[in-house]
Amino acid sequence: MTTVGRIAGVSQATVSRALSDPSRVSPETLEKIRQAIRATGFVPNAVAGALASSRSNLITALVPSITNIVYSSLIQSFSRVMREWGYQILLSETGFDAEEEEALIAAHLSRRPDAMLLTGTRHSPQARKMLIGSGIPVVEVWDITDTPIDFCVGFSHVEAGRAVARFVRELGHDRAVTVTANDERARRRRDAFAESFVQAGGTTPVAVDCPGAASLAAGRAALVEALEVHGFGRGVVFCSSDLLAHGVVSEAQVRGIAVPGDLAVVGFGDQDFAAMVEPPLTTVRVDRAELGRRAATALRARLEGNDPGETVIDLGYRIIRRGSA
Amino acid sequence: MTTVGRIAGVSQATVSRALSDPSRVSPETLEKIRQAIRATGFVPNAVAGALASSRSNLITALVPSITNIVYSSLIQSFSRVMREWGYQILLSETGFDAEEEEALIAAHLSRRPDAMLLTGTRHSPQARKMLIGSGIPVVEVWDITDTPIDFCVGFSHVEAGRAVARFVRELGHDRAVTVTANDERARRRRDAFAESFVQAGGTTPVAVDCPGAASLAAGRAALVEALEVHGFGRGVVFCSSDLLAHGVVSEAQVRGIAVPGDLAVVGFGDQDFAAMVEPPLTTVRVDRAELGRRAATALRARLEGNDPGETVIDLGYRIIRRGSA
DNA sequence: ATGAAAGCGCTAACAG
DNA sequence: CTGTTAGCGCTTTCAT
Repeated sequence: MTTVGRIAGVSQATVSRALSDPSRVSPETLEKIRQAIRATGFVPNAVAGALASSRSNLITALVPSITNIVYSSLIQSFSRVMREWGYQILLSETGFDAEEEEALIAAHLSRRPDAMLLTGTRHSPQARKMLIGSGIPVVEVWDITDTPIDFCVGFSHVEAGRAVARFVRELGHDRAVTVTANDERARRRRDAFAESFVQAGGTTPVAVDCPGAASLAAGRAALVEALEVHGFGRGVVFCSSDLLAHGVVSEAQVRGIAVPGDLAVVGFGDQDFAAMVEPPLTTVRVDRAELGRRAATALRARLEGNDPGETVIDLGYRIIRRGSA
Repeated sequence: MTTVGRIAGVSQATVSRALSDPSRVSPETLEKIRQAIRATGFVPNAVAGALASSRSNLITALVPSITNIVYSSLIQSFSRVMREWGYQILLSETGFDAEEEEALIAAHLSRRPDAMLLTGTRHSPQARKMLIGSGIPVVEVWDITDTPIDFCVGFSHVEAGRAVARFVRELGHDRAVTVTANDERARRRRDAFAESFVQAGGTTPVAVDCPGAASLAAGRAALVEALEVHGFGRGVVFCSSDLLAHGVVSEAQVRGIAVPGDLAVVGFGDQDFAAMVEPPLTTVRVDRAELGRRAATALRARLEGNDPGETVIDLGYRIIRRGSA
């Protein structure tokens, strides 16, 4: 900036003004500065800017996995909005691990972000302490709680699990198996499903857990386990994701088991392919793009010091009935 | 740091040393400092650190889309390695748009990253200029070129397209349709495929282009177009992604068209589900995890000032024959 | 092994 | 509208 200023014949501070608020500089000066910038190929140093102003224009975000479309699409819509407002996003993966999350929160906080986005509402006490201590706005997404660190936007996994249980009971199923990936929120849905299913007169569901990430292969393996280990013949399969549900359907088809005739299948997430496979998947829809946008707009209000409004934004879910159940 | 130092009874500089290299501080002092840090909840300011040291421990990355598994899995393996070495990743999406990419490169450069990862090898002249001017290591992935900005790791899309053409000709197909998403690299594969297919004695392929992102729905629509608009009845369909191929297969099944009997289908990417759907997809496999790792290790060598080694790392591709062709 | 001091490249008063 | 000046919180010599 000093160099640019010298070439343009003004002080370094004037160059700073020209860049941050062109209207505070005379048109002629501005033009000279612009030329000097072009001539030198000057790229402003945001690091120095952040240190001096204690505003980084950086938002950091933590998700369990970036290859999981549920989280990546949420971050995509969130990022697009924040980027329009001049923020950049530093993104990391926790791998569904609370310890890793805590370490990452500390690492992210050291970059002095203007705000932070977290997936889920369950964090270590130490993590909460650091976050609160940092004083920055924090938005927790993809779940809700009465006690957010700052505010949250999501839906109730317990409610969703219960709703699916009532839905399949009304369809007449009294036997069920749950296929669940290694995700705390998925387990909460499963438990709520099981409890409500029994309360509504069903038998206790068989629980099949998938190690590792959800995948079509895991779904196929889960159905094999339900069939061969648990002797599950007919009823409903509630999967923690559409990917798993698709795997269950594929395995059933290969084995000549009719869906939904013999086996009804319910997924979760309403991913793109859910409506397009055969039979189309009955699933639970959460508007992830809207969720990302709401998180962004609410965060912006907080960043601009406006009235925070409600601190628990429940976007709900919707059961979409298609061919598989 | 000053506060921590005062509490520990040492100077601020000693606290800095304790944090960056504990061995340069006596064990007793170190312990006192550790206690002071715990007592105050001190979180180091990486912004100030970066300004003072001109090392940010930040790598920025640009991908066309974070919701596309091809790119997100690549970034995932890249990030994991870089994170182990103490780097964080600032990630943005270009949306397959060169102008957007240029703007993002400038924005990213202002954060003074230690290195940058770019998807593809085609960038605007201005982008190249900024990158070279910045003097930082730049790795271009998912494509190769003889003239990388710095170095690249990927494979030849032209070679891959040609290889598929030879492969399906050997299978005996002389009619083909290409289903291509809106991606410059996919178009390059398509063109190479078409040229080689004709050279090898096939008829000129019918080209169906999908607007927007690849999806199962787009694949289904593409087959409808091939069938109804172009009167394509039998032959091979070369899709620019497995998602599209899956859509083509689904639509064929709904219409009672036999795969691979009437229609052979070839995908691209070998995504998780490719081997798991019915029939399993014949596709082109590129080891994305390995690609991310190689990009990371090569970058690290450059960051540590070691011999850059080869500047064009070709990881190749492999045609995986399964049931669909 | 530790302290003192000089920046890193900006922003933000404060003057004029 | 523009220049001067004092930091922002660290790292990095240079001494001791």
